[in-house]
Amino acid sequence: MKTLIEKLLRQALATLPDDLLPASLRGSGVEIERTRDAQHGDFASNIAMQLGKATRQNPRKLAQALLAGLPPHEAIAKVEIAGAGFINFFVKEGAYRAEIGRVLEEGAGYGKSQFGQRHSVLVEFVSANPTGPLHVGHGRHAAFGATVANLLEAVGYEVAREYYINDAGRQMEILAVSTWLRYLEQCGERFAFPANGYRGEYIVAIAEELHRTLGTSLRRGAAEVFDTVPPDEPEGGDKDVHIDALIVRARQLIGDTAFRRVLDLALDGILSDIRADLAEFGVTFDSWYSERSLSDSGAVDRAVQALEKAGRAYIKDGALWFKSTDYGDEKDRVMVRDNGIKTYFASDIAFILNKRERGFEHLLYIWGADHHGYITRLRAGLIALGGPPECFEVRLVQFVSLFRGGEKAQMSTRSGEFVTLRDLRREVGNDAARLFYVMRSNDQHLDFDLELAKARSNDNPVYYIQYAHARVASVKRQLEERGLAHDVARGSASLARLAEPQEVALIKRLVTYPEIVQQCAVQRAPHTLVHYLRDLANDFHTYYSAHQFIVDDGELRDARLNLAFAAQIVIRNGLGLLGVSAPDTM
RNA sequence: GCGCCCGUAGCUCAACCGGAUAGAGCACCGGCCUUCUAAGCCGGCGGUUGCAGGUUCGAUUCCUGCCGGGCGCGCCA
Repeated sequence: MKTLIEKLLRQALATLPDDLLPASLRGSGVEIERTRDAQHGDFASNIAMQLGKATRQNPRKLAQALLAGLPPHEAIAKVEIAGAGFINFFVKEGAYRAEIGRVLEEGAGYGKSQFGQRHSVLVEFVSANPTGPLHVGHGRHAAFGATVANLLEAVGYEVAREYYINDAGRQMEILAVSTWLRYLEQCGERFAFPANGYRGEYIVAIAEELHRTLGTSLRRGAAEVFDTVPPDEPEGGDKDVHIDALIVRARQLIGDTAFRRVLDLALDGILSDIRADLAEFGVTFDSWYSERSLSDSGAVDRAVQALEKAGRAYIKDGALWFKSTDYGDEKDRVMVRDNGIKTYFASDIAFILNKRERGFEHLLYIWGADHHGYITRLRAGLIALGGPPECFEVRLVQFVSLFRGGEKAQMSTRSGEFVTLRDLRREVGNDAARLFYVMRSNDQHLDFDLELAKARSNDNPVYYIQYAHARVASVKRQLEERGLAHDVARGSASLARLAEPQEVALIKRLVTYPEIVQQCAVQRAPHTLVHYLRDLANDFHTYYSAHQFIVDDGELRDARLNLAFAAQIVIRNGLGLLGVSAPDTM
């Protein structure tokens, strides 16, 4: 409908003489938008005002000329000029009603489009460090990323979902040494656990497994382990120096092979937990890409060399730097430290190249808001290596605050006392979690109210939307109980009977669904879909309360059932994109 | 100090990359169940869009400066 009006308007534009519209403006875009107020029709264009500004002419006069050149169309009831020069289009109700048939025909496919023309998009999200279970913040990333990926897929993009596993570097060694120390405790050793180690219960569980499978073969005396190791923080020491020394000592005492074995056991345990957690949450990935494998393949070295070759690298204080300030960064970034270890930045650059080499046209990253400082430097690396900057897109997700009965629940990281995603899912359920996470714009802080999410009441938007779906299912059951059949064809032939204001409102809402999906995809805005579904459910509940579906008049009944089932399909499709179930009974 | 995000009704948030009279939910007040699920519906109350300027036919939206909140500014990961 929108594209139709655009087409008509473009034809009208072509009829304007050169003195009204200079050739230089012929190519200007035609913007159509839905009106907010029904008084202004269904669609409006501000083109006359925009052209009026550019050509210094009276917008209303231009609008008149456009109106004269507008070809008539059967779907358009009337066109008006209003306000400062708006052109308002009124669509015939019949044109809307016909869309009901399309919804019923296309079913689960309604709302999908080929807008994306199969261009490929790689969506990387969550990518939480595999050092512990996912917490509630990761949950928001998961829900947001998964929904954006669903939306992009729905409008015709070739989408791949990827989780980047940060399984290289110092944090993995800290994980290994933490696990080993817990294992020593299982063996009966007693000592002060490092302040900088991973302290969560899950590490203990992994250590227990290690103890079961290996017995005491990796046991070493605490005195030997901590001998000459610099003191930990509590005694005024440096916690980083302390744990780094413990890593070196552990490697000496049990050997690199055994150390690696402990590391892999911990990594595998945590990763499979994360994987299961996300799968239970309805979030799946097409690939889990290992940083270690990237590094082992030599890709990181190649990326660093490429930047050197491009003349964008230099050595200072024994480290190799990338001259990111050439591309607007506030300072240059280290790629290789003076101890020869490559930084995360180096592997991030390598990874972005790797993604391009794998053939993805567009790279979408979902990051926490605390990573915003990395955008400029990463883009700088991409540009320096000849990549198109437009292909790189980052969406930041702001933090989540948990509220329990009006009180803010605290979440600390290393103490091991944070609220996990699994805890949250168990408490409020997947449906509420998925919807609440994306209910607000991603660049808005999220106050997640646990009590509200659990509430089985009208306060809770999850139930409100699902209830509309269940009510239609209930109508269907009633129909069967009364021995009545639904004649879709008769309903389609009788759509003109749907003239009640509640019916008109519901139909108009229904037909905007494909536009909404496209808009949500383009803007990466799942929250717009939530708001739409809420509005749609509201229109349905209003209709449901005002009129009966199962009436004696067969034609009217079938027409109404067509509408009700169409509404149910759209709600189901929309909830599907959000990863929320659409129950038949509640 | 510099950078990014945010500031809209009592509370939580929308507002379609400048549009028409700024909208929802919750809370509060008042109505609606012998009819398909009242987890619902209808009506009412509620605003100087943080403040001050600027840009223009038009600003919650863009620009500048303040105020307030969050997050970042390592040869950490």
